[in-house]
Amino acid sequence: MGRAPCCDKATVKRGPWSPEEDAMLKTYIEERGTGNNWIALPHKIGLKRCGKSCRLRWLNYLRPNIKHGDFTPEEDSTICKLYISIGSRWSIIAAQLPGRTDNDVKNYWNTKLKKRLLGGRRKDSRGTHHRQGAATSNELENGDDGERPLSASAMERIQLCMQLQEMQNPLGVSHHNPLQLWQPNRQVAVTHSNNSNSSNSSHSSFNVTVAEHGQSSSLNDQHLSGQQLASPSSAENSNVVTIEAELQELLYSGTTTDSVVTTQQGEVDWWSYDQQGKSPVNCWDFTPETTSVYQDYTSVMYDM
DNA sequence: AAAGTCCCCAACCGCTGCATT
DNA sequence: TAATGCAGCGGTTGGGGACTT
Repeated sequence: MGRAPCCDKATVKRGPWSPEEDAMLKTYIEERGTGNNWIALPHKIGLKRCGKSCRLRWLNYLRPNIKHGDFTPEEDSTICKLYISIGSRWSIIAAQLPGRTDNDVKNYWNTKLKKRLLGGRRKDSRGTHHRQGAATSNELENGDDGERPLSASAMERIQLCMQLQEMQNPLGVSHHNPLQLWQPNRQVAVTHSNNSNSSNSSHSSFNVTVAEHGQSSSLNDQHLSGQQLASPSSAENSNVVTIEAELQELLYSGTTTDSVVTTQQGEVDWWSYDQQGKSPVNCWDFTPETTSVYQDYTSVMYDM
């Protein structure tokens, strides 16, 4: 059985909002609130708009303390790190950026950051340009053992992961074929839960527990372990960089800086969000097919 | 200056989860 | 328990300004 439409599409106005409409909506909500019923709101105000449209207009443009304009490098970094961690869950990412809306962050990622990170070129150590290490989406999808279709978000996150790996270990034996990340025998402890206390997301939730770091980081056994990353002395002999520095290079073509990664020794620092989506808690919130990849590279790359 | 193309972003669409009946 | 309605979310679209030819 289909659902009745929330409004009469033939009579509601669509398209850009006029200043008069903005003023009517803003004034009403500031004086009386939304009444927790967006569908009824336009009728009360006298607006010929769909309730969903009113909600969107208020949340994305009219409500107080909305920040418009350029994103700061700190915001760029936050978006990138969270996107790598949790994917395209824009409401959660936006919650970490005061004044930014999920729509803003989504648009900014799709139009600016994604291109800078995944579509750009950078110089290698010999000063020559080359395409980034990741394969194209088609290449990934049509790989020899690539039976599993992946979301665009997962693809992008793998690509970004591989770029970061390449920067860490440009001459090493890192996994240039991302499909190798999807070995079916990779062991990850995943317990499903209808995770009402971990996120306000509509996605299914999975708590990931990593008991033994050594068992969980097979991807990078050959070059780095969590303990090595945590060791200041290792930084003297390797090109270990922080996730922040790597992102800075990808974003702004800056120069990477050797520094100490502060990963907790021997531990993988999984985190997710509390009920309000604000505070990190000790679990991940991934789909099962994406879990192992993030475990692999997150365990090596950084603590979040 | 005009036409074509690209890019950004506000707004819409449709799905999901939750609350209510 | 099932049906229904709503809020919230992420994906997508298209208008219009900016840029290029």
